[in-house]
Amino acid sequence: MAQEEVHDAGLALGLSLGGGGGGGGDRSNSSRPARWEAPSLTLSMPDDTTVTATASGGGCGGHSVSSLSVGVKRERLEEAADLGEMVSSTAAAGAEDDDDGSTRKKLRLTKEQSALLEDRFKEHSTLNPKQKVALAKQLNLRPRQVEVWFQNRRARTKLKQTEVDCEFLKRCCETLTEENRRLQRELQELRALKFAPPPPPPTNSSNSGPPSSSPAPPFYMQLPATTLTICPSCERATAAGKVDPDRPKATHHFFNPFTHSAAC
DNA sequence: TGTACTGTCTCACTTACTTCA
DNA sequence: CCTGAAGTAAGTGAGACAGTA
Repeated sequence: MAQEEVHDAGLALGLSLGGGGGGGGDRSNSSRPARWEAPSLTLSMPDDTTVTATASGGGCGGHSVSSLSVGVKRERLEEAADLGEMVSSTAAAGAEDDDDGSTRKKLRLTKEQSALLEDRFKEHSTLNPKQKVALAKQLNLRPRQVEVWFQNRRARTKLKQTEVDCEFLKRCCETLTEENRRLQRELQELRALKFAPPPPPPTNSSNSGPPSSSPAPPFYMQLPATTLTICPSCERATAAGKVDPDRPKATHHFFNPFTHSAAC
């Protein structure tokens, strides 16, 4: 097909116009390809021919200015650009240039192109200029298109990852909420226990054994109520609860690993 | 050496087009 | 056929960085 020449023509345009225009080799200024020459644009073709488009107005040189005006330039030059760009679209492969320059034709990459791009993306999520040009050549696309594809692909990857992270955080939140509920219930039970009338004195000394040995009731239920204090780091959350003022906090701090783990 | 300028690259956001249910 | 949603190529503006005068 004659598509390749058209692609390459488009390539030069991409180099000269893209905000990230890309592709121009290394970052040095030594080998800059096609450039904007106000008020007319010269597109360098690979075969040393040029396409010149006249743009009325414009005439800005700097990058910062170009950010603002490139869009306008683009619009004005799209007709010239369409010379190459539009025909490269598979959708428009057989079509003539659109009479209305304002409509944006859209390329659909072939399965083979997408597959190769995916493969390369798996290897590296970014491309250096050389790789970009080589890949573009291989795919019969413009470097700008390869660049855009990688850009969009990175964005999609990031979006997916964000969704995954979001799901994970949601589950964490649910887990913590559930644990919080459980701990609130536990706290209520403990408070109820603390303010309940004191039980009769034990008649059997065996009750004072190590609390953790018996599965029911829970071991902390067997601790004297006065030892059940609030973890300092939790104090804020349970400020309504009254800490026994008679006891020094630090010495008899009741540490429940469960409450301390997540709730803190 | 410090500074302004410029070009390039990448990202986030948006637009426009295509495909499909 | 029409329509809305989803997917995606491409446009746009801004920030970061490097090279240069």
